[in-house]
Amino acid sequence: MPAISTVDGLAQLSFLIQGALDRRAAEHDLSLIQTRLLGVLRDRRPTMQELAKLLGLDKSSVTGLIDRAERRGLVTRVPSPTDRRSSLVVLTDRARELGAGVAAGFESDVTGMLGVLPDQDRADLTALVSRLLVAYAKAHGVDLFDTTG
Amino acid sequence: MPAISTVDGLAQLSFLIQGALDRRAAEHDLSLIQTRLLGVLRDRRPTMQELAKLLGLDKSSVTGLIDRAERRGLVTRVPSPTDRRSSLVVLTDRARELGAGVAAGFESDVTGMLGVLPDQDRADLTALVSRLLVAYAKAHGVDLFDTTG
DNA sequence: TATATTAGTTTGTGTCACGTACTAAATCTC
DNA sequence: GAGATTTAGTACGTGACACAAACTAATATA
Repeated sequence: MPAISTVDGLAQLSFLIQGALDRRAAEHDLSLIQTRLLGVLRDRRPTMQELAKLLGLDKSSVTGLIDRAERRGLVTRVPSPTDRRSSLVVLTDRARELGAGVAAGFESDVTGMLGVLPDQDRADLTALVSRLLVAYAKAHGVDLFDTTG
Repeated sequence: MPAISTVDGLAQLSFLIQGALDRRAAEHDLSLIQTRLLGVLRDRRPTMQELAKLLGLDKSSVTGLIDRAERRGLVTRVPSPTDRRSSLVVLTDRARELGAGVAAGFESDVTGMLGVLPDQDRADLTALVSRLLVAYAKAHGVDLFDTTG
């Protein structure tokens, strides 16, 4: 029974989760970042600038990301009503469906992954992760976002 | 106080963790995948083939990854003593130091992140994550790997 | 109004990942 | 043991992704 430190454990867990998400996204021909984009846009219509901040990317990276997403019919650029320099990025219905598909597959992965734990542990883990995220978001002024749509 | 599902929570947590790891890696001019490579190689000297499996990559992807890593003095290709077709990928001392540097920074990030939780919760979380990983590894025949070096 | 700032794109560079096609070495089959 | 097959790894071409720097247009500020 190997001892796993918190740090290593969380790192490994994050790779496991990202791997699952990536595989599910690939089933729908989506990359991880595009899937994350779908999640972020599910309940937002940010400007490019805001999107860059939400995703932690440079604004020039977002241009390319949205170019590709728009070309594939996942998002549209809507001119901002208040600032003629900027546009709002809006999810299409098609993308919303795609996102839901990825989320469903991913959910079953996570459920399977957690299936090895007894019920009580599972509930505890959910509560702890939730508490952690809320506290972290509060401390960093980051608002919580849905990553999977 | 938003309610976060287990699935969304774990996805968000994984993005948070990967983000932290990526930023720490970038401080040392390392990409996420290279950092992961460092972690995987810390206690292994696999063939290219084995490495591909460990990282979940195509073998042709591994060629490029190791090319770049070798060019930067992070790894060396040592001819296999038993099979003249294959080589073993071995970490250099320099890479080992780099990996330790990333791990230190990352550890402080995680510590800070967990700092918002009371002691008991933190201990519980560690135990749960550890149990989850061990169970998962056992179920999937995957041996646990250190991701941060 | 003149200047500075901001939003977004363009261009060029590098990493990363894949599939296909290839070479050389091992393994198998007869 | 010679010939066919499999295996290990690389080469090449393509595309997504990310960044920095330079640029344009619009807004803010002085």
